[in-house]
Amino acid sequence: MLPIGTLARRTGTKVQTIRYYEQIGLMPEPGRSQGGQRRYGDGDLDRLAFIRHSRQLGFPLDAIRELLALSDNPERSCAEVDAVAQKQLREVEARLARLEALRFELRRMLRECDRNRVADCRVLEVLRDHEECLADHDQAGA
Amino acid sequence: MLPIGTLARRTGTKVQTIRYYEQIGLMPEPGRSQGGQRRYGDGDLDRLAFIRHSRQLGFPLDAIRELLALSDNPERSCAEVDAVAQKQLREVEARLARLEALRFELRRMLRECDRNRVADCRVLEVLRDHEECLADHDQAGA
DNA sequence: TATACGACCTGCAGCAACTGTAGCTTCAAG
DNA sequence: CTTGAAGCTACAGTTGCTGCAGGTCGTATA
Repeated sequence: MLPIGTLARRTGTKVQTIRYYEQIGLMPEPGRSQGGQRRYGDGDLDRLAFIRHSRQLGFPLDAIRELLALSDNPERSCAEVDAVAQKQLREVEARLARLEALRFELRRMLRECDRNRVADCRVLEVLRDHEECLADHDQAGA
Repeated sequence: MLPIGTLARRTGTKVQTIRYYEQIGLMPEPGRSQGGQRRYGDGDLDRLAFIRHSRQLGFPLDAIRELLALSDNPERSCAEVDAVAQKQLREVEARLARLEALRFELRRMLRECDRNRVADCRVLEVLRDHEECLADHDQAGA
């Protein structure tokens, strides 16, 4: 039985993050030592590794929750699993498209600036006037 | 003098967002009507447009604060402005690289899955076992 | 002039997904 | 038996907003 720190080290997770996952019901409440400290088994290790790896691939926690639930029915079709992954792929592709537009605009701004006075700075001019943009970049945070 | 709703409409910002910017000191405290409602001038409009456009290009609020401060010294060199934009560009490029790796892995997962039972699902297998990944994707949220 | 109704006000809670802190207790090695 | 690392709970903070509740203001119309 592993204490939380060992589980954290083995999965590359912070201790607080594991406790957070327990709090939101993504990890089950583990057993406890006499003194009240959490003790984990191999099932917990696998589950946490699954969660962390899914996070690394960008799946939001709700999607991971769904994937974990689906993986409990081994005989069912995996169409729903694929749908979750497809959705994640589409989201990644949308973010990529947006970031490529941003990269384009940032590069152009910087290329056009001849590094003189702030008063003539192309970067600031572009930021001041949206019309100077070629790309259409709508939502931030992508 | 514009009320807050008009300023919001003209800049594509939500009213609450403008009040939030005021709260964190990104927008100045505007004048008020007799009844205590905010009234804005053209300077405020320009400043907010600058902020919104910078946000659309992905600049964090702290960077925007810095850009606004720099643009108050028109005679200085714009090297610092360029540095802020360069940093933003590098961050966008880093995120792009990471998202491309994610896209690759998600596509591969989905391509290999032959859509049978959950028990044999390639997608779930890959998520369970990090070793199956070709790409190295380290931090999430990129 | 009365009234209706949208726009505005403050203050606070909530989102995602953690991360950090304070102040305490437990575990295990020496 | 002591010591120091590791664990405990509870809560605040991060980023950049967004939404809500419960009240006030502004103005167009009857």
